[in-house]
Amino acid sequence: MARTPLQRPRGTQDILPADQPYWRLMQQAAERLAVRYGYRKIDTPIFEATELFSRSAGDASDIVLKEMYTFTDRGERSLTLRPEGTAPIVRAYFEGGLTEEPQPVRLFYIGPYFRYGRPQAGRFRQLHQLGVEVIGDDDPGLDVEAIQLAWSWFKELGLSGIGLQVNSIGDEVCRPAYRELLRDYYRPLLPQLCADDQVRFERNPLRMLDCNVPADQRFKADAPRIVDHLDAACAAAFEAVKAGLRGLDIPFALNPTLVRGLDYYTRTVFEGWHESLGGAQNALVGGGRYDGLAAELGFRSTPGMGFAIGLDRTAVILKQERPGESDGLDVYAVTVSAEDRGQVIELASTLRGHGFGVIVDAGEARLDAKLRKADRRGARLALIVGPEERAHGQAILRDMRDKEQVSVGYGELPAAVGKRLDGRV
RNA sequence: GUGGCUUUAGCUCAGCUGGUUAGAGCAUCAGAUUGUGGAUCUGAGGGUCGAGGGUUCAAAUCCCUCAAGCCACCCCA
Repeated sequence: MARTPLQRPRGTQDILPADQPYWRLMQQAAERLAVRYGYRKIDTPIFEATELFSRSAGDASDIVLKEMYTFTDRGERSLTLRPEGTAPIVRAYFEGGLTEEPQPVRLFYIGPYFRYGRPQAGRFRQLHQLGVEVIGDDDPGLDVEAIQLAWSWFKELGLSGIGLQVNSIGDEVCRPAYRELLRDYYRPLLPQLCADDQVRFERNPLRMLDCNVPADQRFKADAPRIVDHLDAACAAAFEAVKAGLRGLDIPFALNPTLVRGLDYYTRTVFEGWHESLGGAQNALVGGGRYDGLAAELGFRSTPGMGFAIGLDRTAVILKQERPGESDGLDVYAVTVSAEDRGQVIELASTLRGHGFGVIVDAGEARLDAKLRKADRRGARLALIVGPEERAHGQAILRDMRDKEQVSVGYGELPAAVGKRLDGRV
């Protein structure tokens, strides 16, 4: 049981400074779009009563069966680190009285989630998601809106190569009959199927449709498709979703075998992938409608629609498609001799007072070494003060991009810096 | 959770069939007749060779256990 001391727990990650610009981009894109679409932010606790998840996701779902971080606190309560966001949001919707606001209520959230599984590239025990929920209306137009929002977010980040797939899995009215139809189809094939499918046959036959075992693929083509067995209401809703997406020029593919792992989904389900993500960890976004969830949790029956985007995986793609994003330091201020220190510190302080980002380097190193650091650190401007400059009450402002530099009096410095920085003041 | 592969400096990797003070490139820091960057050259710092145990005169190198990472499955973000 020897344990390597002091390393991060399995399946977690440090988001180091070099990666933070990408996380900032993702968060800022989310907040810009939220405003544009009228979604308001909500935060819920990192842990919840275990029952919230076991009742919503379904006792037989993998999340409940083997992926939850569950613990008992000192008051003997069973609590669980949230494995997903929808159930807590729905809980908060009722508990926080959002039922009394104009419906539907549009919400978004961003934060960490926890699932106990074997880690892999792009799959963590502490993962990060951006999610959106629209609660209180079953209008298919909201399904379209949510999917458009997810699509827009990727576009906002400048990402392409996302493939969207859409399906409808019916509701509690028409799905039971289809489920039996599927069982009838697979029953004679059962002996030939993989062990997992044997279990799924009893537990959740729909999941047999997205089995990845190569040998089982040949049976899928002839399996009955749920889109052919929707009742009138579900079929009409699905048509409306498809028409809405086409009207907005959002490209998508129909995937009749797309089902979702959580029991609470009804009607519209969708997922998005990115071509460049390797292996099985290429799902970037997933979501759907969950008209039965509120009732399942014991609240008044209320429809809802939402999705979650995986930020960890999106960050990987962002990095490879937009390398070199930096923190955008404004000014790297250096001394030439030891006597310049006081003046440089004062000038830096003044600039900070005007809102500029400034690093002071008053070290002993040579000037070229300091400028090298300014460059590596990604500073836009270098501020140089030596004995000569001080004698004239001036400082040198050097633009690190085009190497142009000017001498400016101390009093003119903030304006000169602002002018160089695209007119900022 | 199941199966497999991997683990040497911050990063990417050498290190042959076990043999003296463990190497390279990049990165970091410093210097190149001492006030101007991204190049070049020189030098320096940095490793309990994932951890623990075993075999041996001797282990980064062989054996066992554990841990972590990766790949497939499971599942999904």
